[in-house]
Amino acid sequence: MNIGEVAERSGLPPKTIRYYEDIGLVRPLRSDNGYRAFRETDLHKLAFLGRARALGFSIEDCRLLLSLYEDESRESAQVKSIAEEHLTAIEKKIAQLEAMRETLSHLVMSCHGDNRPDCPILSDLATGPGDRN
Amino acid sequence: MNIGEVAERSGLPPKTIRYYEDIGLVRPLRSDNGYRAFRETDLHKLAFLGRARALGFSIEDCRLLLSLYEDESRESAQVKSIAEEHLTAIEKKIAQLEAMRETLSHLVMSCHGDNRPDCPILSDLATGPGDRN
DNA sequence: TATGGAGCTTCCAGTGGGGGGAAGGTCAAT
DNA sequence: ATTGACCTTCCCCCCACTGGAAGCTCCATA
Repeated sequence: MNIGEVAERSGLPPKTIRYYEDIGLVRPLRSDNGYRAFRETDLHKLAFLGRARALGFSIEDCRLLLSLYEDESRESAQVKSIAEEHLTAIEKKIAQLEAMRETLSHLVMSCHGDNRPDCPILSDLATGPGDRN
Repeated sequence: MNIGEVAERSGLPPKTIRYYEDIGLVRPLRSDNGYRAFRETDLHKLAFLGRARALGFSIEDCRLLLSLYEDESRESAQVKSIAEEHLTAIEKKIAQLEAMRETLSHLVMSCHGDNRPDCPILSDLATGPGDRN
């Protein structure tokens, strides 16, 4: 398989696939013409990576997950631990974003948004929360 | 004021302040010894930037917001529009993260996490959702 | 057989928003 | 005079790609 077909079947852009080879996540063979020659196992790995990335795992987490996937003697606790840590990080990120949303939505609602210059959003940014001068 | 005092009073690291000067967000004067000489207005701008960044606005949004803040003839609708767009982006990001959290938490709960190798997390990554082989 | 276009290769640079650290100048107190 | 804290510029590093240039190869068509 050439990279184009792998890209289509894995859903990953060719650039990303080359990058994944660069950093050692996949090791496709090479044809005589210098083209990358992907096996089904390479495609499978790339699809694995695509799904792991879609769940927000970092590249290094993906590398670990992939090696655990290929390790017959893995312990599921290792996998679960990585996933739990990532889940915690996601929840933390959500909490941060929700705090921003909270503040921002209040500010947006309190701004009349017309042609006049007074704006509680700018006032808040200028002097900090709770001050409306 | 030297950069250290401004850093302390604005809450921004010196590195960040230098970077903000680099990209033209602040323009402190220079003392004879080559040190940056910040005025109160510079400090005020930096604090403004710090609060805007804490609300997740991009640097370019911050640049716009700052120029609106300094523009006496602004219309609050311009500010509100930037804030609304950013709020929408935040909500979109939250939705993405919540989808990840949903999937991940199910996977984590379904993994026994012991010394055995079978792991529904890896199975899901290997074959896609809904397949447990 | 020539040609054209699609697909492949490598390499370099840039993204956003800074952070780390080196090499060197300056200031204030001892 | 020396120390140590502070300041300066400079360049590289992070993440996970993405865009683009220059130059291959392959295949179909005229």
